[in-house]
Amino acid sequence: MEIKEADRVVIAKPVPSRPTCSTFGPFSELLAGAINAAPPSVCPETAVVAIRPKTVRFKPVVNRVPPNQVEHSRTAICNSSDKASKSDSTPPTVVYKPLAKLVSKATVSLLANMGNFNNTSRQQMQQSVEARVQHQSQDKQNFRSQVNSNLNLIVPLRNEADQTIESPKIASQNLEEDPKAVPAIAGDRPSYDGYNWRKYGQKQVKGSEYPRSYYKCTHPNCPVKKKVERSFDGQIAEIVYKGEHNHLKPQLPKRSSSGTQGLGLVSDGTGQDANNPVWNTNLNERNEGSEGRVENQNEVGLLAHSTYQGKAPLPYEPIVAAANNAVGGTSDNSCGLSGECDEGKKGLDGEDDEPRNKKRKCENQSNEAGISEEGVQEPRIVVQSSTDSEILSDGFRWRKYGQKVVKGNPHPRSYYRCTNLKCNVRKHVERASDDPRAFITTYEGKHNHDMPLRNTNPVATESDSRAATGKDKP
DNA sequence: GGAATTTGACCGATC
DNA sequence: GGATCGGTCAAATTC
Repeated sequence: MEIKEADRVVIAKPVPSRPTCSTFGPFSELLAGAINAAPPSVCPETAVVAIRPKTVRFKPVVNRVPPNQVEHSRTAICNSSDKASKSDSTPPTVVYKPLAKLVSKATVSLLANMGNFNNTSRQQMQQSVEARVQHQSQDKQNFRSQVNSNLNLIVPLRNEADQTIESPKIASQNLEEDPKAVPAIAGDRPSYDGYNWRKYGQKQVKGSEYPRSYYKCTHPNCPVKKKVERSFDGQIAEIVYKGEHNHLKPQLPKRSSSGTQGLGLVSDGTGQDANNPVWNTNLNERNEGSEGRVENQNEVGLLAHSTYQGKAPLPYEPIVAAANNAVGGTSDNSCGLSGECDEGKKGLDGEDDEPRNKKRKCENQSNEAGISEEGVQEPRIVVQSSTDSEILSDGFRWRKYGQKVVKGNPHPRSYYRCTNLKCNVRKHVERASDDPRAFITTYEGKHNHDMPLRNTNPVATESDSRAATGKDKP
């Protein structure tokens, strides 16, 4: 299998920017090697030639891999992430989050058993929940674990609250458990936000561990952009959306029948996949009502680890935002408000995406979304400072107003202020330099107001959130 | 040959 | 006013 893996990674090509060492194994190994030790001596050229953080384009070897192999590959990947999560999950420093209280362990277990997540995710989820219970009073914060947990929790919660929304669960389940339902295994996976994205830049930003990729929505005149930070093994570390889509999510192609070779039609860039019946069903059904719902379901339910922070009209915790978006449809969904749905739908047949779909079905491995499914890793909490996003933690509402890398800590520090107008309390949150999994929160000042009322329902609607924040407008 | 991606350079904002 | 940084552009590269 490793041989297959090696083949899959097109490393034998004498392309300068790519490693030519034939001994490279799976990414997980590469990553582990990169982290733990110097490159193996069997590949001296890598020691000489600096390998730039260049995205490797994978060949669509997925198609050539037999299903059982695929399963193996996926397992390997899962294992790698599992390893990571396991190594990462040792006593996770979890922050107390009021939101978490809303979910009982039993609920999590129950929902986990419903197949919403793969085993790894379930374990992570349960571990996180357990950890949360154990560490509720800890000062150190681990947003990643937190978000991971909360994202995982919110979906089921939402499903509980809104029984009409269940496709993410199903989709996720099928995606995870039925290889045949996975259109593009390992590489050819859809962008679960359902939009088409074109990458227009990549940069290593200061304070970020991973290179940040910049994507634009390919829909004409759509201003939406997103930033994706991806870890070296391709797992998404962070996604930040910016702007609102002025169109509906591209409808999945009606040409699913043309899909051959099992994979069939594939996604475009970050690729909504047309071939996945579940995906199709999910999208098509949901598109009828609220696109935002669909999208965010996908974001939260399928991706389960990306954080949606569009031009969120409502300030609240991102996680809650994701859930709320999923329910109420906000952020990047202007359809519900603007009545552009019909018009948008007209353009949803994916016409302009067809070529891309054809082309990119071979290239999706480096794509953000594709990996996202398997890259079930802790997402970084994302707050778009430019959009007045707020987060709610420790019972108060906070608005991020800055981020900076401070001396002595390679990790950026995020600055928040209490959203209460009369309150001057600020805090900053940063990862512990000695333990990146841990977050340290430092408060400045004292709240001169009560803890804001919070919805006990984590899937609160927009109006609920507004009521809670006392803000009607951003 | 066309389209997407890569990546160095440029620009504007901020400090 | 200069330095730094994030975001974007666009030519080169890659498929």
